[in-house]
Amino acid sequence: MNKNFPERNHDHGASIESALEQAEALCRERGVRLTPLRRRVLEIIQESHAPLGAYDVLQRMNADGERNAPPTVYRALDFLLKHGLIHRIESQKAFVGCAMAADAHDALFLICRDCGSVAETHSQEIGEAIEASATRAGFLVEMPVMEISGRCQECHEDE
Amino acid sequence: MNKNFPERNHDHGASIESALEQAEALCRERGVRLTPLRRRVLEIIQESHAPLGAYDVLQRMNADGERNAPPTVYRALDFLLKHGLIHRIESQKAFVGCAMAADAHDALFLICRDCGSVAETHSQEIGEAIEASATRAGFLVEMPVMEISGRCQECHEDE
DNA sequence: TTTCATATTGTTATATTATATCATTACATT
DNA sequence: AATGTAATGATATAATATAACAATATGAAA
Repeated sequence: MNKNFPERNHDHGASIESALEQAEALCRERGVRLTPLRRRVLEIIQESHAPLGAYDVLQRMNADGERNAPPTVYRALDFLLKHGLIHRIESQKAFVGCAMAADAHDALFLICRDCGSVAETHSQEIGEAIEASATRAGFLVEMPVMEISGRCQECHEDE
Repeated sequence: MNKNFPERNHDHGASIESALEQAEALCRERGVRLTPLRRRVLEIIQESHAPLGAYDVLQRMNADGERNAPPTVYRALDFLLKHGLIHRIESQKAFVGCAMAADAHDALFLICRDCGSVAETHSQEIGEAIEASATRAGFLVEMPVMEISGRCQECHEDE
């Protein structure tokens, strides 16, 4: 776990700050409140390259002796999910920050089974292909979840 | 739940039998054992149009007074998953029979949030688009999970 | 057939993930 | 300040999943 894919040595600290600012702006715009608690949860998730489970987040929140309970975390996660600020990786029961908070669509997650890293990519082509396939079946798309399990470059190079 | 999408009035009984026969053939071919227990689990899943949770399967197994425990079911599910005889719908923590047991690839699940039905479609186009997008990121695809949440024809027609 | 290695199933206990429910506090508007 | 709503706190428990070890069945080799 945790070989820091996909962007191994980027300035993570700075990108978190900017992501948090974006989140604040987005919430202000929508007239919803990014409370300290929600902000803290978002920050914890952004800080981690690998996806975090709800109880991982909880542990980090309580590292300083606080006594937050599961519902507190789950409520914050629900809020962040609802506003597209994080994604849930279903196959891992875990959460990652969203790379493009504005429109949460066409997101494709590449999940490395070796190092556990998750890369988020966006492909219009895939979005359209899915839309087409769904429409053909009379289906109205609302929330595509695309999770691709495999091996990231680093991990399948090392062989 | 359970409006029987996508194939409302097809001969379900017959298709189950044929699916079970196919499964037996496939296991024989691969030299693995579709034991009575595993076969029973597969049958239970095939019988249901909607996805079943592990404990739903367990309940049905024990309906006649048997005392199977969770590990029994999970082990059978693991076997069936491994051999592509069922799929796990991650976003629902539930299992469905696989429409094309031979090659479990390029499966796209259309999950209706109204009636809970799951339609499985296969699109080479999507498979290729994903492969392309992943390759661009240096990623080696092993297991694509595509789950599209939305509304099936029946459910969005009734408006 | 007997023996052996391995695969499968049984059993108990427990870990992990997630929610229901109700009490309390903070916030925004009048 | 008074009121309605949103957010958080706290306790309990539901739902999902696995660990660990014992017992049994199966198939291959001696």
